[in-house]
Amino acid sequence: MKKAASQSISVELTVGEVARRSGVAISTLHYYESEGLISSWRNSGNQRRYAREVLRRIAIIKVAQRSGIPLASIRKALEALPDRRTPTTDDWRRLSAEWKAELNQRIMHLTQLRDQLDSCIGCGCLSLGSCPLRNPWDELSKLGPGPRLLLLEGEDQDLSQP
Amino acid sequence: MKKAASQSISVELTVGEVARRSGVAISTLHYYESEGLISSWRNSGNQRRYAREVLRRIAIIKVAQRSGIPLASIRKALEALPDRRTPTTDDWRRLSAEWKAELNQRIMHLTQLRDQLDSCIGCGCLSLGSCPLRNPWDELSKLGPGPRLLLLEGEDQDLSQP
DNA sequence: CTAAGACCTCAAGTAAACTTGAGGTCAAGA
DNA sequence: TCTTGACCTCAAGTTTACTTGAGGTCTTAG
Repeated sequence: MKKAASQSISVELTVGEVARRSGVAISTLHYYESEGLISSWRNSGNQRRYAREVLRRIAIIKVAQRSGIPLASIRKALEALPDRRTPTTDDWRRLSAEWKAELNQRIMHLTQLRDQLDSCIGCGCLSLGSCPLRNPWDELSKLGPGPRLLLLEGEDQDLSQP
Repeated sequence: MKKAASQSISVELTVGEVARRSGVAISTLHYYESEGLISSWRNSGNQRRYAREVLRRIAIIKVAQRSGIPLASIRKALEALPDRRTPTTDDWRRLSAEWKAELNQRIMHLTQLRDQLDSCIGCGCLSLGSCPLRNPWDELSKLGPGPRLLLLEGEDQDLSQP
């Protein structure tokens, strides 16, 4: 198998190898390390050396990022793992479940927006007070204060009464 | 009707009124104007005055932004409209159709990612070479060059052969 | 041994989308 | 009239996620 070939190199990876294999730039690896997302040790000549597990970690980071999760959140999630341990299957299960929830939220939002957009195409309702786009986010989530009302046109908000 | 009340104020809006009614900060309005997203004229004392239509324009900007479309694209789309004209129903139809397409793409991506995440939860496949997350984006869209392969772990890419 | 290529650090730059601040003008009510 | 409060401009700061560059060290193949 090919495993022999890879193991014949070394058990630790240089930054260049990690970059090549993970597809992220070396500068990005430096950056991730400075942000505490990955870690490495140094060889006698002060060069970084990585455990192969770093590839999995980077993969996870990328997956999360791809779904729009900011690095800070990713770091927090990974931080929750004991020490600098590489995520196990169990960790992964938890993380992916959490991220899946975030993903679902995102998808729902976009879907609702699209559907509203859909129902507006060609109806000319944009100029009508009853347009669902009039205040979609308020409709969608009657949560807390959030951003203010956003009227499209027409009658004014009472805010502006004299 | 309430229209009387609103017209008793003025047909033109001050920056503060626009901010209050649209829910965006004054500084943001300045910014949007500097970026060519909205426009205004000045009164005798050099203060901005806006047509009420600006509210619709801002609403459109917000809708687009909410779906993740960058300001630059929004500006381009709005620029395509004759001069500083406020979008008509027809324009709106076109714009929303375009944005809807973008939205759909986004939704599709996230959905696929979520489903893959789903299929991975609890299967421990993350450590296996056959994991669909191994290289999801490559699976999903066999388009052009894009970013490099991103292996999760295990055997190496041939790139790194000696 | 030596030269090329891989690494290192640290500072600064980039892009997007705004916000903040300083310093000054304008308008409206008591 | 005077004093707030609303505006104005322009420059600089903020955040996120990196990239670029300068100047210097390590490693490795020939």
